[in-house]
Amino acid sequence: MENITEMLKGVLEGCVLEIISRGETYGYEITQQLRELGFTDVVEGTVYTITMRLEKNNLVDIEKKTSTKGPPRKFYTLNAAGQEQLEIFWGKWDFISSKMNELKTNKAKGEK
Amino acid sequence: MENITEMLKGVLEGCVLEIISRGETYGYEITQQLRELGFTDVVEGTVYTITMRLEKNNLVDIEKKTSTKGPPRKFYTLNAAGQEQLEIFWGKWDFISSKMNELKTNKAKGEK
DNA sequence: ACAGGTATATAGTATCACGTAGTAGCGTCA
DNA sequence: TGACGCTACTACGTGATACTATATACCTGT
Repeated sequence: MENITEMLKGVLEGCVLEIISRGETYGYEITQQLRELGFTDVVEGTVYTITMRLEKNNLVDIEKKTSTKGPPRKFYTLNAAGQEQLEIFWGKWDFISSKMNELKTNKAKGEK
Repeated sequence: MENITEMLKGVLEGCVLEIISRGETYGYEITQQLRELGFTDVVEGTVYTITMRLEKNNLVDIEKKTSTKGPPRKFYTLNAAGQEQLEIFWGKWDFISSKMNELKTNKAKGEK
């Protein structure tokens, strides 16, 4: 899927929150998981800007651990504020998602 | 629903395309319809930047008509390129929507 | 004359994903 | 040893978009 950049705004951060909420993970791994999900064009730089933002907004706890496969990894876990933010995110998503499907359904029905 | 600005990026233009596709309409009316849909915080200025963009990208045909309720209205209809763009939009939406629901469903199931 | 609803336009701002580049550690294989 | 590839993080600049605020203008009813 190409050129979905604009539509990912606000969504990608929620995805990252969700992924972190499932257990301690780090930037590089998050990127891989997003790609597995289907967002194949997401690059590392994008994910790091998001994780840095999460740090800045104090939504994650951080632990640095060494790795045998390269430089040290920064592991993230959601803190209470992060959990709350994640719930807010899904709330927003459900809202928009339902409105959009409403619009689309009415389209199909040719209504109003 | 507050602060969904970022999540509307890329989506709002699609909504406007969809609304126009249902029949000739103009900026002010599009704003009203978006509000009825549930996007209550959308203001005229936002919609006009979108319609101007649609004009610039030659996705709409324009006809100016007088009104008994105020200044002349600029009526828009989708042309072929606009129709195509609308289909592309729904394609993108379906893609992201399905991925997000996948992510959310796995969350509920507590899976991977 | 004035207020209020209708209607369009635009300059400036903030936010976000992206592109690109740079730094660096480790393993493999020739 | 040296080149390469994978892992891993950081930083800077860019482009697209929705939002804010403001200006302009037309029409109707009082």
